[in-house]
Amino acid sequence: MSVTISKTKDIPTQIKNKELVERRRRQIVDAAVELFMKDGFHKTTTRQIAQAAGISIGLLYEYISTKEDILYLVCEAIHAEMHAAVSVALERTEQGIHPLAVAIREYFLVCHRMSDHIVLIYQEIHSLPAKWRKVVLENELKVNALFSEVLASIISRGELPPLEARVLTLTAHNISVLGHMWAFRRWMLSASYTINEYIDIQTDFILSRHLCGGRAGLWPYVSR
Amino acid sequence: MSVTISKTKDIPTQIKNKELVERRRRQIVDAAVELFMKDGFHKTTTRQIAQAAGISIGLLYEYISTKEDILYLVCEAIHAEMHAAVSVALERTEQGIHPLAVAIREYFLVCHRMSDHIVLIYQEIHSLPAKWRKVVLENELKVNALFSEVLASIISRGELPPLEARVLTLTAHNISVLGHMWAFRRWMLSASYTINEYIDIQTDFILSRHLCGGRAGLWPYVSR
DNA sequence: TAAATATGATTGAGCGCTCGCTCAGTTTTT
DNA sequence: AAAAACTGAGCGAGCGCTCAATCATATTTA
Repeated sequence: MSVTISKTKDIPTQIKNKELVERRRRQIVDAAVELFMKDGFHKTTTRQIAQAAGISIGLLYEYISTKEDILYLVCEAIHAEMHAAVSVALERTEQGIHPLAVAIREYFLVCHRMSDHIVLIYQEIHSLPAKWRKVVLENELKVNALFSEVLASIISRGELPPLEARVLTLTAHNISVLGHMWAFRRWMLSASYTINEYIDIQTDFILSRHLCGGRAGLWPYVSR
Repeated sequence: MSVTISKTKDIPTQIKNKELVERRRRQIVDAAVELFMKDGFHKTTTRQIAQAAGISIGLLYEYISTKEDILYLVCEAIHAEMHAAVSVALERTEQGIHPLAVAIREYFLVCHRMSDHIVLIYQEIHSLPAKWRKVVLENELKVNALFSEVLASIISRGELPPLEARVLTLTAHNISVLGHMWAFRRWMLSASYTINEYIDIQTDFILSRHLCGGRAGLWPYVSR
């Protein structure tokens, strides 16, 4: 799966031609994504990346300055693609019988398509320098925010009962993570469920929380 | 947090004395867990591990034969501790107002205590040789199975309405992963929620699925 | 009982190799 | 002919792992 780079990056380069930087970095990122998914960040050598990108190691280091730079570019590119895909997907929430069900379906399908990329980020984020790790994690939150907005919008249209803000936020996290779960447990889940079955069951799981009037009325369940 | 080794391992050693192997390997694993959590597997050197364990590198290699062996021992130890803790925790499901709520609470508290270990496994499992990765992933499934059993038992006692087998299995996965979510999003979630608040909201989320009579009756939500 | 011997545990200097990165030099573009 | 883009041989640091030597303790011998 090819991956797009969002903006001119804060990573320095020796090359003057901006478009060239854009093009070469896309080559580098596309090559690196494949290799990282196959062997992981640490087992992949810069020489391999350069070769797969079709340039020399010397030239590679004109476009980045450390190997970690490449990982950062990769994470950014993946998040850009995730964010774009989810944004597009969530615009369709007007169709269908229940808008939240549509949102979940579209989002889960994005997770399905990009599952290798999602797993890659889970696995390699700790190899990033702390400064960039923070940036990548905050990007993750932006995808989450998309969900919070959709939830809020659905509620404001009266199609879901109101929720406390913190319950709403956590619901967004849950949807987000249950999507990721398909990615990193796919090797096991896909033996028992197709992606559509998975979506159906999980949609039921998430929606019933809201469609039967909030709390089940047994609160608190446990005395502490 | 100290970690226990379950059984005599299938990893070869040059040392004859069995108890010594057990003791030394515990030293090695304890040291490695700390270092791996701090710096990750690849950035940690075998020399560091030996030093932290209080032995020489030479001796280290009398007890294991590759660096990956150490990671395998670490993963096994963590899973043994998780499995033990969850088993103990799930035995208390007779108390409380709703047994599933108790199970969720106890399990989430285990995830809370062991969150660094859980994150470690998510991050480093791909550094294991394929053969052992499979073993570790299957151990993960065993924890899941504990949950399926508890669910089935609660249902058989009539305290939850019956579920299709595959819905039940997926519910076990969901509980399991929502526990993990606290571990790998703790840096962010703990700013808004205490572990108890998290447990309360998530319990509500999970239980309402079952306490309002299964499907919300709007099926299917989307026409395909 | 003391010395001699054998066995297992332990040490750490160092080998061999890999990999990130550089830079002197070449080719291409303007 | 100057600037920009590009090449790849090679440097040097670091790492996993080994092995000859040493130490500790049990066992045998005199």
